[in-house]
Amino acid sequence: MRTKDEGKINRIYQATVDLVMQVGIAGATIPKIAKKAGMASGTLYIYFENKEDLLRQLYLHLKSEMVSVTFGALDKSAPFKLQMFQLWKEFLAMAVEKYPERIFLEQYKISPFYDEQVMEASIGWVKQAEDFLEEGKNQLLVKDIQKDLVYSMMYGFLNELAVQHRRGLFHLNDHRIGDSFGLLWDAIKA
Amino acid sequence: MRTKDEGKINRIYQATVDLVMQVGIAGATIPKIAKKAGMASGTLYIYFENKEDLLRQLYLHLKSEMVSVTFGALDKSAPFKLQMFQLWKEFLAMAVEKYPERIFLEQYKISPFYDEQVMEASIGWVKQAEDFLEEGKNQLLVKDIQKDLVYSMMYGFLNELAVQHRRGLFHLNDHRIGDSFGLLWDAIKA
Amino acid sequence: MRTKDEGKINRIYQATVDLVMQVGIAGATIPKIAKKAGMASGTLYIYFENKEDLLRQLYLHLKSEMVSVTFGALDKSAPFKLQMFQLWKEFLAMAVEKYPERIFLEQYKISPFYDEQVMEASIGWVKQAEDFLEEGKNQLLVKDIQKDLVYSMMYGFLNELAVQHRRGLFHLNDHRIGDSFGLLWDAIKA
Amino acid sequence: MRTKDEGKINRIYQATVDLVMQVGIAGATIPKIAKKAGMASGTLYIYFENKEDLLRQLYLHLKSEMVSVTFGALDKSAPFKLQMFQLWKEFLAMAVEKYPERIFLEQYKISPFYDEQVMEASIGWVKQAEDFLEEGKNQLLVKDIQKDLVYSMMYGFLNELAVQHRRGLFHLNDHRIGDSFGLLWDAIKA
DNA sequence: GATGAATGAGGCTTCATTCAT
DNA sequence: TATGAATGAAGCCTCATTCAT
Repeated sequence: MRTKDEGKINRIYQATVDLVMQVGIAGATIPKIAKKAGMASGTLYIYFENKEDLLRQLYLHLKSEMVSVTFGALDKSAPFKLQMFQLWKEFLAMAVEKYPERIFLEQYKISPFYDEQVMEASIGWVKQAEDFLEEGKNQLLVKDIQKDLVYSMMYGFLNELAVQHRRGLFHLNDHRIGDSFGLLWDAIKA
Repeated sequence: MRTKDEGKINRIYQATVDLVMQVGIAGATIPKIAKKAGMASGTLYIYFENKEDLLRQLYLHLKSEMVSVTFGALDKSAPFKLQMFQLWKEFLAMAVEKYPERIFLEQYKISPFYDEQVMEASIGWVKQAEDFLEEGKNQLLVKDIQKDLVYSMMYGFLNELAVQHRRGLFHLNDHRIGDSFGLLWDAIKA
Repeated sequence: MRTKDEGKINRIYQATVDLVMQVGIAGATIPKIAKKAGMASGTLYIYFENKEDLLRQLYLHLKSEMVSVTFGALDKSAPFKLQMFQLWKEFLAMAVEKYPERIFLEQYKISPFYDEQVMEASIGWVKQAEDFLEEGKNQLLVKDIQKDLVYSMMYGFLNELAVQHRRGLFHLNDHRIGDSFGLLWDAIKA
Repeated sequence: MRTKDEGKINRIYQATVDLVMQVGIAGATIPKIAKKAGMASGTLYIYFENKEDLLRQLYLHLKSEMVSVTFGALDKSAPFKLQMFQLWKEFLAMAVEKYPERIFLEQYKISPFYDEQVMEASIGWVKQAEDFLEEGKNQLLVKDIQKDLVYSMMYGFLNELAVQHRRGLFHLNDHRIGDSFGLLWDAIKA
């Protein structure tokens, strides 16, 4: 028996991400996804229970991937502020390189498919971010303030920059990376 | 002849906003909107050309309403930082009281319905915000930094707080309003 | 009490005829007819029971008008062949000048609105044509052949010329009027 | 996978033709066609792009079928007048046996669906008829007259006979076939 | 009489999903 | 496993008709 083809799942994922970027999550229909992935629509149902399942799996996959990419590259031995700068650069780089994926994540979160269950399964990211900030607090580098506020600020800022970038209104370069980090750091530094 | 009822437009708007919050913009179908608004689906087409038109009108309506509510309450004779605090409170209050409307605005912006034309018609808000920040710069209170970065930070932060609030993860009180403004002010102050 | 406005009926008739020519009988909707006639759609229902009634009345109106126009102009004292030529010219002229009306008649006849009842009410034309041909037979100028065949030939020929004319494939001039009559006369002459 | 069933196309064609005869082209809706053809309405869209496409394909199909049936049976070695009689008989037979199809063709031609493109794709018939008449002219058997007039006469006559037949007003038998051909031949003979 | 807002049935089409091959 | 034909529910929109003004 041939095993389920891992490559096919990736083609489905890629097709979905691309399509959502082009036409939004509502326009990403099964026939279109299948066509873009180069297979019959029925085949999708071999790999996923239904559309909801496909989107959920993709969401969780991307979410975990992004967390590991950004936090994974962190040099934990470096000074905190440097680590933070590193993290910020990673985030911004991701917003540029992987913005189709970001778009998908954003769209999914506000779609009818996103439910409590998925939300709970995806808090790993928040946890990592909060742990990281905790370390900053311990070193008296970060304000003693509720973590969720700091997190909201970082995440919202990042997200908006990604949106602006997608619209061609935000051009990334070293200077602007530095400036944006300046804003961020001044906000949270103790 | 029954006269065209202005109140009906508001019922349609309200129904749309509520529905988008519940099921997303993709799930807000014409039949559902009509039912929620208590009228036949055909009636919608007396007031709006089609679904796209309805969403666009609603978007522009809410956008302008929000701009005028927030900036309108501003006491222009007050010191800059105080004005800013006032603005931030207004924004947060709006995010709490009108979060269904905010959700609609966010969803619409990333939907296939949002196009260049609408974007251009809605830059009033950005203009107002940038003008306000310019004043801060002139008084040497705000960093001399690209305005769009500051704007992105404010808007993104605000947006994320609204999202958190919707999920019941963010509880607004004077203390937290003060803390969040603290983050914001430290970020941008000169 | 104002009496029903005869002029309005004519505006409705004219609008319907024009519209049917432009978009076919299926595309001639009540809202469009009303708009073209310069009145509200509800007004149509003051003058006609419903759409079916409007079309039937218009059909009967045009049919009788055409019969009286063509046969009415006939000089009954002239020699038969001359009368026939006259008639043919009248028919062709009508096909050119009133082709929107012809189109309506043709479309109506094959629409779901055309029923037995209307058919029977509109045989006046056939009767007149057959009476006329009878006279030709009596003068031994027309073949002694079933009248319906002759009628079918004349009517069908005429109709097809009208269709060709509408498509710009048939250009009417004295020469071609003469030629077509030549065909017709040779067909039926004794 | 279920293979695309060619027979299904024929069932769709047949259902459409029957329905158009019963309720006109405006009354032949997709749901009704599908029901008559014994399938779900969505299935139609596997075989045809949309309603317009279905009608166009059917038109071209019937047109070419009719041309090949009538002209195909022609014995080109026979004398011209005999060939012509043969042709006329074929036409009339077709008008009787396939009058639902004829109705469809006529209705389609005056519907909004009929456009330049379809017209050009269907001139094969006219060409064949004109070529045939040309041969008659060359043999000095047919009047030297514009071909389109002769064509219009034949086609219009035939068409009207078909209409009469549909209404039960025209009964086909050898005698009447002969008489009608007599009219036709006398009209065009040199 | 005249208006046109209001209705909801029904048309065309697409979609998620199933299942024969 | 893979295919894509088949399904019918559901979406958007228009229409004929009614009726409050």
